[in-house]
Amino acid sequence: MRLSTRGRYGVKAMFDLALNYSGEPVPLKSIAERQGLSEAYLEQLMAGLRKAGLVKSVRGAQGGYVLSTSPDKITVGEIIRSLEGSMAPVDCVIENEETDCEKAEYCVTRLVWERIRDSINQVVDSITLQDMIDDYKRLHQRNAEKDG
Amino acid sequence: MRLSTRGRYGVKAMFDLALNYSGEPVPLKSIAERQGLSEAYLEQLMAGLRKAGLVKSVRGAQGGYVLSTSPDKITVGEIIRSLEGSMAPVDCVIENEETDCEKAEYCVTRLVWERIRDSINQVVDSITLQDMIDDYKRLHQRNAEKDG
DNA sequence: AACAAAACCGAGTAATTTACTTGGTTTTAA
DNA sequence: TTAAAACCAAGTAAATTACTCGGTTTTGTT
Repeated sequence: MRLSTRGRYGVKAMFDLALNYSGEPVPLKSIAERQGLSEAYLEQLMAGLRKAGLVKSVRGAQGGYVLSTSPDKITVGEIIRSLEGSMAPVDCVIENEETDCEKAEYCVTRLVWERIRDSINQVVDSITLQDMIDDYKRLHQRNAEKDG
Repeated sequence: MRLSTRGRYGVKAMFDLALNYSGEPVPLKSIAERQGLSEAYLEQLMAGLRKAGLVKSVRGAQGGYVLSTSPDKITVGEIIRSLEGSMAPVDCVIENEETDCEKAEYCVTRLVWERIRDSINQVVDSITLQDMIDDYKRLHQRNAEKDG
């Protein structure tokens, strides 16, 4: 049940874009450096995020990526789903998809998978990039006080 | 974020054992047949469940497997974790394991992964095999009324 | 005692997925 | 004109998954 690097790096990259949300496009190279990720690989992920409408890209020199809306309107759920697909723990409970399993109506395990899926969705859809920024500020303030 | 067949089949097999919980050992062959699973593969899974103390095995003719306690004392969480390991979405938030990431204290994404992990655990630990039996009975009664 | 049913065990393997890299092209501000 | 950047398609090594195979051991039944 691990997330792949697509989802993990995607959230990191989007969080980075959120921290640098100013209207100016942020080049991949700087995201990759700050987050310690491969630029070429990130490129693929950004393609997915762009297709999902979560970021806009600006081509050419001084170009880069910008969040398509403010950080409080983008959720972790949208990011992960756009890069990894449904968070369903098994294929037969992927949202808006017909299952080919004719026993579905009688299937008890299916009920379990649905509950897992729903609870994951509920959590990830409730966390926005703005929430992460707020957490970030709290964490750093607290640790600065403690350490300093 | 899919469960592997280990977790899926494991839950099915344990549910089958719960439905057939009578004191008599249930041979793998019959579980495999009823659930449509490979017997040889199930064998591997039962080894994991046995090591976790969730089932007892009886060797020799007329042998098989029995739940180690009553269905209301065994949760889906215990089953899945014994076959797949932690439900943590990323390695750095596996329970009772030190992370080698020195940035952990300052890490915001980590907070997200912890919340996902916790919510998954909460759901799977709240569902017992007895709950599944109850659901099963309800489902079949309802469908029998509707169809018949 | 012999047989057969069953659990137990270790190793092997084909297919798939993952996590990238490579080598370009196109666009555009300076 | 140049260089920085996004865009794109394809390739690939390593890991994981979902099994199978070929046994050995145990034990109730006949």
